[in-house]
Amino acid sequence: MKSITPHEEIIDKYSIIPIYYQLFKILEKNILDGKLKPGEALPPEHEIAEKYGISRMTVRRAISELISAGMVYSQKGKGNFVARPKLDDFAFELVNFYEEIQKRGMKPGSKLLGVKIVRADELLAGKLEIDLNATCLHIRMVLSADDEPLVYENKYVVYTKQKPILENELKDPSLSNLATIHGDHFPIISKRVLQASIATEEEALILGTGLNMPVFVVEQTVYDTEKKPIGWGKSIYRGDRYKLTSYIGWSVDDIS
Amino acid sequence: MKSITPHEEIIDKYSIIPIYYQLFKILEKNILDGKLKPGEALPPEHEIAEKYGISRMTVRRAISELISAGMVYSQKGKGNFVARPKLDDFAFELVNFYEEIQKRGMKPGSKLLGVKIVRADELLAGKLEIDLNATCLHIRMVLSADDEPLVYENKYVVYTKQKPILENELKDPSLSNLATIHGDHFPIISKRVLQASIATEEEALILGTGLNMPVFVVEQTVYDTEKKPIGWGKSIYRGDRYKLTSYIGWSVDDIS
DNA sequence: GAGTGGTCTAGACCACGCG
DNA sequence: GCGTGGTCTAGACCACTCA
Repeated sequence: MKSITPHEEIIDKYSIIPIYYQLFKILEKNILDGKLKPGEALPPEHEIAEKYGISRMTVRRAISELISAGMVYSQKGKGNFVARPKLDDFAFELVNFYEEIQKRGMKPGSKLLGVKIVRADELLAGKLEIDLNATCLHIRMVLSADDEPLVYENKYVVYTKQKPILENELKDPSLSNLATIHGDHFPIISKRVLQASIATEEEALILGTGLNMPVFVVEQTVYDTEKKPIGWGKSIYRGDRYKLTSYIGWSVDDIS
Repeated sequence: MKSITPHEEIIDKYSIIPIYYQLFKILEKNILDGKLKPGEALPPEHEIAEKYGISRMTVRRAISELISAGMVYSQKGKGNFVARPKLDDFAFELVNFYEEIQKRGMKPGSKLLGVKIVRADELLAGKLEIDLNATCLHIRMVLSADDEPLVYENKYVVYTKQKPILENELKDPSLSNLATIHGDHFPIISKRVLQASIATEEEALILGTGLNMPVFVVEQTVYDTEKKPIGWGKSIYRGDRYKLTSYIGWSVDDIS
């Protein structure tokens, strides 16, 4: 018995469900299934309108939903394009390490402590939902400001492909970039857990601090379109140097 | 010499600036100036359209901008209403203490340690940008789960009105609520700063923990429409019990 | 200049809330 | 039943990009 294809790419103009929403779901599915890959252009609006026999304004409404979902961006005169999800921005303003440090008038730096192929131990196998002893790529690094260590990072990604480790990926060793290169799907969502803690001996040593140093511990897991974890990392931030700031509410320009 | 009224409530249909954006700014200004107060209804869409001689679709576009800015919400069949800004939600999922604790199957509780009128010391005068010795309302409380202290909070609001302290405001002792009652303007934006630290002796005592307890320190400042601080608070969260989780990226239902 | 997205119009019909 | 917002149409003109 063959099951009926679910979510056919057909719009029911007389459904209770708004047309723009049906179209939104169709386009979303195409993107998540990889039929439309990040960077690719969507068909022109008038073409979509014609294809489904609906008004261009309705098409635009659907696309504007994709835009606010962050899945699509638009370029006047060129087209609508599938976005590359940015998973390494922080909800709190920890955004871009280099920019942040430079904004404060300091010299940012990073040092690679090691890049290795390792076998998953119990903890890692659990985090990445893979078998014990599966091969993973392990990256250790320290981020610093004015040559003073601020962050200690450990990152792991599933290492299925036999791809060699390219310079390219060490220039942008963000979890989502690493996962993009080594996974079959691209990452679409990331989970972060922030804890307050006290540095372990190893962490205190690498960060060059004394004992009883308060630290932020940030765990990040990135997932692909099928909700499988494809990367996991743990970062230790010096608590005496790092503050996370956020603003909530109605905008009204800036507050210093 | 009389200066020309800036930002007149007139729309230039032939301006380079889109009509919907001009209207958005007009409505935003009316809200921030208090001509439209939280809870009040905006004029019906067709009325706005008629007033400015523009299409209703364009009015809707302007209002949809207000909605995504969180300043307006819409009720089908009733109207569009000015929203009350929610400033006590966390960017990280610290949202509502009671709900969060209950969701984890524990019994939430809160204990008032004290409500006082105090005179501003140097620190407080700086935080609230008021004069030394100005009168402030000071609230101290402890939030707990299953009778175990989890959070220690200190909150201060400017105390200009001679209003007595009502039971009402102690039932919702959120900074934005307190500030709403005692200030002239309502709060529209709040700033939070999160730090990792180690509990002071006083904090450890109140939270019932040992020394060297890692804690989150959360400072919150709420501002009114004129960007003047009207409330300030400092909360201490037990780091061994509290994690902050956030998700970033394309939605795709939930991840556990 | 051809193709694209951005804006805007002047209608239309619907479902919902309320008296 | 009336007023409201939600959706949708079939056009239109513009500014932009790129060849």
